Amino acid sequence: MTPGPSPGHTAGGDGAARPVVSELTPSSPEPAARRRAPRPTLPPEPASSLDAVFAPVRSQTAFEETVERLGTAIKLGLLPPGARLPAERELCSMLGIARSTLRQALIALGQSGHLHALRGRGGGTFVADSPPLTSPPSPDVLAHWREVCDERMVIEVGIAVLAAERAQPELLDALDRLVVEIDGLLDDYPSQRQADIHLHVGLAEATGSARLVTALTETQGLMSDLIALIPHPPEVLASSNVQHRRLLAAVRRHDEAAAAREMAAHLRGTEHILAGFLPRT
Amino acid sequence: MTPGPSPGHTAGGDGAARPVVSELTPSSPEPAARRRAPRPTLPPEPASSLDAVFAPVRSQTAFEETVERLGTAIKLGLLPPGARLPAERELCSMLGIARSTLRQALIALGQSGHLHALRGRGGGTFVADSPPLTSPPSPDVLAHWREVCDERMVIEVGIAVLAAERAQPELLDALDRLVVEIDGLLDDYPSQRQADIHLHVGLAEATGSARLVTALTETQGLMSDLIALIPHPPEVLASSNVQHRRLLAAVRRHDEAAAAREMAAHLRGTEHILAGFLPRT
DNA sequence: GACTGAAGGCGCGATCGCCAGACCTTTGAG
DNA sequence: CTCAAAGGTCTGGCGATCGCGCCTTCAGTC
Repeated sequence: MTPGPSPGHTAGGDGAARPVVSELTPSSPEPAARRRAPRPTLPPEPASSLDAVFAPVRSQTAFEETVERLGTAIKLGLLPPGARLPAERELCSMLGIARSTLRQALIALGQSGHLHALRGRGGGTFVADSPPLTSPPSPDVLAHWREVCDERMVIEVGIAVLAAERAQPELLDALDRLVVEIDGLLDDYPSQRQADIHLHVGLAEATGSARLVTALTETQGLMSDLIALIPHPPEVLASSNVQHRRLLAAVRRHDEAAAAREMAAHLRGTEHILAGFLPRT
Repeated sequence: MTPGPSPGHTAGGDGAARPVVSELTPSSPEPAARRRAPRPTLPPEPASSLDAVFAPVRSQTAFEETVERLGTAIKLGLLPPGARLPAERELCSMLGIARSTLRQALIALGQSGHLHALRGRGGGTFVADSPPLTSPPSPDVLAHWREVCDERMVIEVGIAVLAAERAQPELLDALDRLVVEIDGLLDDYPSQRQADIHLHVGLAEATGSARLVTALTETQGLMSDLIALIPHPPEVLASSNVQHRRLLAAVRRHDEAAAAREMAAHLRGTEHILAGFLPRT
């Protein structure tokens, strides 16, 4: 995260730890007096919101983002094995990129075993029958796994609250069925994991906000690689599913506070297990 | 959001509204049978997570992202009027971009009145004394303002929960003082707004997660442009601050559920007012 | 058995954003 | 007066992306 050892920070207020508020008023007095005020180099402040402002600009390329999006969708099971993607000429216009760029991504995903293509009429690009459902987590994610967990926590808890506000009985019925299904899959971890993801994604869909679904799938993609590193004894999976039930019950009775609490407890379980296997904070 | 009128969707499972789970198991039966199965073009499904997968790749340029980051920081008051930015040569290395690219952004922000530069020794790039604290919301944001609110709700509620978990008394004391300060600014809306933002950002910082601070400032930037469109009578501001107190109290006693409820109620207030001024959903 | 249309598999040249410098100009501090 | 620190300017080059045309494969269809 580039701690930025540079001592030269100057922006950020006039000294006190408290964020500047009193000096915010537009049309402040002393119009010219400020111009060449000493404004000495400040002592290094404790990590603050300015670190976020001056953090590196990431600027992912279209190619990278495409690989990530499709790869994540496959890993999460949103694109199930055997599913056929839209034709290249159509997909590239959906994604708003050139076909050559899209092809780079498809080729990369083909080489990594996620996709395979069939030529000729009736052909297309298909999700592999048994795509690699997990990839080694990037060193960056590993190093900041706590922040990844935090982000997941925030998004999922928020979604739980929003879902509790807008609970649609029919949709919750479907999610309840998923919970029952999960109970029958406690000894088949891969399937169980996929169903678990579908449950959480379903809750996000229940909010009716596409941006939230996107945000959730992104963090789920990161978490998946981490979760794959740890063991999942059936007892843990069972108790996790008990939490699912409580969560859905809270959502169904529109109890936002309880939904938040249940979701937080649910995710904290995973976090604790991760903490046991990923040494340094 | 390009609803994608194309009827050709094929990916996404084998029919039922329920997300595919049963067919997810790797090494499923019928290994070759699937190869050229009919797999007819599916009927258009209800909006689902696949819309997120195939949504356009945005791929912001480094220039755009830089303008947005610095501009938002200024609008939110994270970079207060008169503050001096790091020198260009230093800043561009912090941001991980070329100086020429950074300059484009600085020039753009100079032309829009957010920044002004002084040459010579002791010079630098400074936040304008009275920068434009609001810009007209982009038509895209206006069209999807509900989703923007949803995202804000999710992030802020999640942050409230996480902050409640990790509440640090000293930091909460500082936030309490901010609340008191806000009470004295009920008739000075711009200052009050800035202090409000600092309060929310401070809560995000209390979580200790840089990514969350970033996420919050981003959505705050979008919300600011919307909030600027509506009136803010002192009574509303006062009651809003009462909610602040309740929120901080819940955080202080580590009551996650209450924190989530208070934050949700707090944001819902703004949302209702917005709904009254922004016609169509 | 030939034909056709829908799909993936190429290969170009043009463009654009971005980078990496070197160099100039201004101006306060010492 | 000198100098160092800052912003202002220019140039060349590179890589990602675009847009487009053409080829190859191959299940249906006639």
